[in-house]
Amino acid sequence: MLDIKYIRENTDEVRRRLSMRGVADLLDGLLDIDKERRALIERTDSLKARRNELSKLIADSAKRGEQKPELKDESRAIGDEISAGDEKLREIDDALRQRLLTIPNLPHESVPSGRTADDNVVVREWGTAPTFDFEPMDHLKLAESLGICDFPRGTLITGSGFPVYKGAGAILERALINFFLDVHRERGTYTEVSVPFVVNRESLIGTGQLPKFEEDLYLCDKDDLFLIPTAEVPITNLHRGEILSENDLPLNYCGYTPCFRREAGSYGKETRGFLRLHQFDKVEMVKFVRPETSYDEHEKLVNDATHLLELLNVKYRVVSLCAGDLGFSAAKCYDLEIWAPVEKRWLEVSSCSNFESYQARRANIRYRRSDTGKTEFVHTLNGSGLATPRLLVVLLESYQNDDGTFSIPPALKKYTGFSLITPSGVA
RNA sequence: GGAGAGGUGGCAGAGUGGUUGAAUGCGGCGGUCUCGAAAGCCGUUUUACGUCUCGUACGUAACGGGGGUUCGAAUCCCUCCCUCUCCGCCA
Repeated sequence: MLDIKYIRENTDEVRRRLSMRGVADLLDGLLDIDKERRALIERTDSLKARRNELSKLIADSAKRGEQKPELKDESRAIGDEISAGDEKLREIDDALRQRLLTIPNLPHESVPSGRTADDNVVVREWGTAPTFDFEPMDHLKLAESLGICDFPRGTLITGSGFPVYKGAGAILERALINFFLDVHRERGTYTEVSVPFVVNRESLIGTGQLPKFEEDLYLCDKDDLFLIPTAEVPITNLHRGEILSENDLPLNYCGYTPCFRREAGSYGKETRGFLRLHQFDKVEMVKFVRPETSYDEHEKLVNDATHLLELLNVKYRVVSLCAGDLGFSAAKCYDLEIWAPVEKRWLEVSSCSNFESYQARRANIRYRRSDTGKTEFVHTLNGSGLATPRLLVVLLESYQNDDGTFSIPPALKKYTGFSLITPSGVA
């Protein structure tokens, strides 16, 4: 959520930066509501001041045994006016808040301008693509022949987009999760958390998925709870409504959760295989930091994610999303894309965002500055580190052998306990 | 699911209608004392909104949420939510 005061005092700048996303019209009429709200507060507050004054006079009179019906009459009349004003104010507050909740974050100055993914900027690239002196299989064919996943049975028990991993495939997938978590822990900067996979509305408003994107979420209607689309939601909301101490910052968490996404509106696009799923596993990193450090922390976050890819020797590139492609809550975002050598294209495997104070304001997460003693909103960041399905695609394609077997990447061997998957088993 | 109890400041815990934003204790911060420290002592210690004369200014609001009674509500009434205890069921 943007700060209404900031919008009021920097209207032109806010309009310009929102127009980078093509949504400057969201500001129309907003300041009129704000103006009306402040005028109303001024009026009701002075009425309340008068009522407090009268109450005091009545109390004093009563102590002397005097009755003051004329004071009571005036106070009663004011009370009616206050009730009406408060009711109107509540309506205006709601209207203003609803408006503010649907305005996306302002793109940071370093974000490339542009409207679509074509305008994203590649920041850097790492690694070399594997080459094959044989005819490589695509990942689906390979996975099928190795018998490590079973999409039809996933469809049987739930529907399309719900994968079943089997045998060595299930072990490999679990190995990835443990590998991610262990590396984060061994580097010593993240506290691992295990959090609920189901969250309430407040949590989703805090991180920005609600009220705008309810259609993308699975809802447990009976309890009005949602399956999480990412661990970002429960982990960021760990500190909702808190005032943290400056000494606590930065707070870094990582955690594994499955992620549930309805992917409404994307039917027909990559509905087969691992590329677009309704459920997938992901390890997420979340940071709560002092505002002046958030862009440094953002770079660190990206490095923590790419470190995993380097350990797996996967060719990747870091892409800075342009303003038009930026997620709703993000001020800046790097996507990590990995190269699928058979598919011959880049696959997004991580998204690392700096939300600045946008989520913190929505979720009311503050910290107390030790120098001034004042409270201020923290900056929040998060990034996948990493999501498993698309990484599995690239690993399958990259580490396949000419005899139709699959070599476990060296970094994962201690997690799988075997180093080769063959159609007939593991070795 | 059944029965009961309770939700007050960072924590503990008073407060049943009139300067109670809220006693007291703990914790925190500052000072005093000391070579230094502890103890003791003294002081201090919420947040949000609004206004302007932009100030350690003034006003308003907040004792789980919402509503009601009243001139006036932490205090009375209704309602919702949550927590705890016991029972049942289950992992």
